[in-house]
Amino acid sequence: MKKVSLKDIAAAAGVATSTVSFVLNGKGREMRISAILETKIKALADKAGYHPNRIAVSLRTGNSKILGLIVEDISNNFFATLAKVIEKEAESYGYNVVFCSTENDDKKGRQLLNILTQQQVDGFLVTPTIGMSDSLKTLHEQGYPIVLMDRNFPSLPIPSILADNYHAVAAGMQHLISQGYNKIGFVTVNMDLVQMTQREAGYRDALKKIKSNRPAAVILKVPINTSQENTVSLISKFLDSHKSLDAIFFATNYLGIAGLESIRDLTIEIPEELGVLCFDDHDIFRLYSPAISSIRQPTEDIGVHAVKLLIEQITQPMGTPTQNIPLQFAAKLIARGSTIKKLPLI
Amino acid sequence: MKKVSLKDIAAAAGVATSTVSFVLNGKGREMRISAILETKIKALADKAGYHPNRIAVSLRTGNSKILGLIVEDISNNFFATLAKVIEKEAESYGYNVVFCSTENDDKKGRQLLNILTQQQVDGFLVTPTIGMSDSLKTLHEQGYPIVLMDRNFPSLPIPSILADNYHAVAAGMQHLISQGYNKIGFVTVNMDLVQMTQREAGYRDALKKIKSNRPAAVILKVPINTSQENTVSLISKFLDSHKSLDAIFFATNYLGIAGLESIRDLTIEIPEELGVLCFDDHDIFRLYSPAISSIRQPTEDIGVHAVKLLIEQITQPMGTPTQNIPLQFAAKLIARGSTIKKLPLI
DNA sequence: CTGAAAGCGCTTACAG
DNA sequence: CTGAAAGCGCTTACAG
Repeated sequence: MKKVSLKDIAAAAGVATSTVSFVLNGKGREMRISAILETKIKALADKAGYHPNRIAVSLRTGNSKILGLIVEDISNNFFATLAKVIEKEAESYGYNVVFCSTENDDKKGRQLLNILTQQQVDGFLVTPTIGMSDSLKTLHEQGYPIVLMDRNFPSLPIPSILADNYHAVAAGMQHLISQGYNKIGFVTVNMDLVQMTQREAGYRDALKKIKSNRPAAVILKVPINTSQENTVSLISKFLDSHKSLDAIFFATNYLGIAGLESIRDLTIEIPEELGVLCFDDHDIFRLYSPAISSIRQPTEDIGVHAVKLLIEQITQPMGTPTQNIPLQFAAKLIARGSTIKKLPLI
Repeated sequence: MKKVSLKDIAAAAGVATSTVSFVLNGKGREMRISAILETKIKALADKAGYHPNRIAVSLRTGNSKILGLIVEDISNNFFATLAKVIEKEAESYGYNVVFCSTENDDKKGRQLLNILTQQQVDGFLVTPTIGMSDSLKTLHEQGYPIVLMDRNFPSLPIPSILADNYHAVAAGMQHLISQGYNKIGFVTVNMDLVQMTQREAGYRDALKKIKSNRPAAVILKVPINTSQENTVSLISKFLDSHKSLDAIFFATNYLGIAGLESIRDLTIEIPEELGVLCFDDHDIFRLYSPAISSIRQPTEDIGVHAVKLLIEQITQPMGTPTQNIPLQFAAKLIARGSTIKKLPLI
């Protein structure tokens, strides 16, 4: 556990610690350290297996080279994949990432911001809960670099990266309609954040575009943090009381997964009796029989650009103002068996 | 970004920083600071929103209160769930967790150990790759607290926590046999680590217990890090050339998921033509038609005890020897439709 | 070309 | 009861 320090190397080389520090940080040239000394010091450091103590470097320089990533739920496929992209991208900039999950709990979200602040992260990547708005505002005003992902606060000047939820849902609706579905229900979560409101708007506006026989919007809003079990039963009740629906659009993948259980329990046939489309792809959908059509989020784009934007903020001179011009990336419709209506067998 | 420091509080209170430090660390009593001063200091700290700089504390005390968690792949359900359990458990001891994934890459695994060491984590929780053995040995000899999970190195005296893979597979085989399946194939991954060898041994020994007409072991070993696509085609080929099999046991969930694709491609009927059982449960299995029987890992047990064991090592006096007596927890068989053989329709 | 010294924000023996 | 001082391991202006 005894670690080699700068001092040890300096002692071994018979020079001051500053000289070693310059050489090892590639400032030998700049400081006009002799080439011979350079080689000697580097060899010594190598042999001793020297690695700078990041904690000491952080304390001295004020940069921890750590990014704080706060997602809703790291065990959810979308966020796990996003985290993976971000980790890899951050690494390419020389940054490490600390993850944590809010579990959609405002209080926990605020705590995490505090904890990460105390750990002196250099910036935050966050999929916020509603209740984190004030804390994020304060941190942002204090000059902390922040990038929001998957959702944003229109009133805060914090940069954000989103899927183009509105147009993705619109395209999904278009697809359903082109397949002959007409009475389309929408199951969403009762969360007042932009990604969900955009999806709902995409649904409502798509309905409005139907010229003749325009159907009414039929929406179920499942309360946030409802258990899997209760979600299934809410959806079952909804389907049961809206028997006229011929297709259903789930606004998130966990709603879709719960919905598939409901549909199976009610022994409704997909896609003949009910077309099924779900926002946010999932392995399950590819494997289900029939395979479930979905809208795949641009996870890679979101992650890559979130890191890019954050690093830009970090390296910019303090106090450079940021704006909230949400960067939007197109999501992709994956049409599968669940929305290919077979011809009636008459 | 200007943070409140101890010094600021001390100045405001008109006392030395040491006094503030004592009070805020709950050592006021011990140091016999007057109750009046205590209250005053606490109030001031509160009002100023003071939080100690963890970096400075780490540097001074040598404890970062951070645990390094290295898993195979954070976007895989089993590891993500494990990470969640560990995060929560660590928090209860006052520790934070830094995650990363090896992606089954020896080199990356070793790099991660290095990076985390430089970040001065207080200990490691690791699901190691084979190639991390030497690095872990060295770290352990240097006195770093380490706990291995899901696999271990029998020759290293590092504590480990495992599912009882052997008996879990044996129980699964028992279940298949009791359902009338007899010619059972085994699909595993070509990885020379204990969790996989135990599963294979469980399979082989279960076959040996069959008294009459004992079938031979029929095993496919998919090379590690084979792409999803190629895994599917390997399994298809395997099933195709072993048409006499009446059941198949997948040794991991990603193999099972690939296997379901193969089985669907080959239009083999589950459970009539082929019984299917998979190690490591997954949402997909519950939702599949028919639902797929599986063996659920004791994720909660593994996570909770891994943290407990690690914290014990951290708080024990340096140099207390550790042993590798693997802690094993029972996995649970979840019998579903894929292994309930229907009666022949004669 | 190179070294001595200050200081990042804490904690903790030590002194009074 | 409380304060002055050292020191964790670095980096960097400053001096020579």
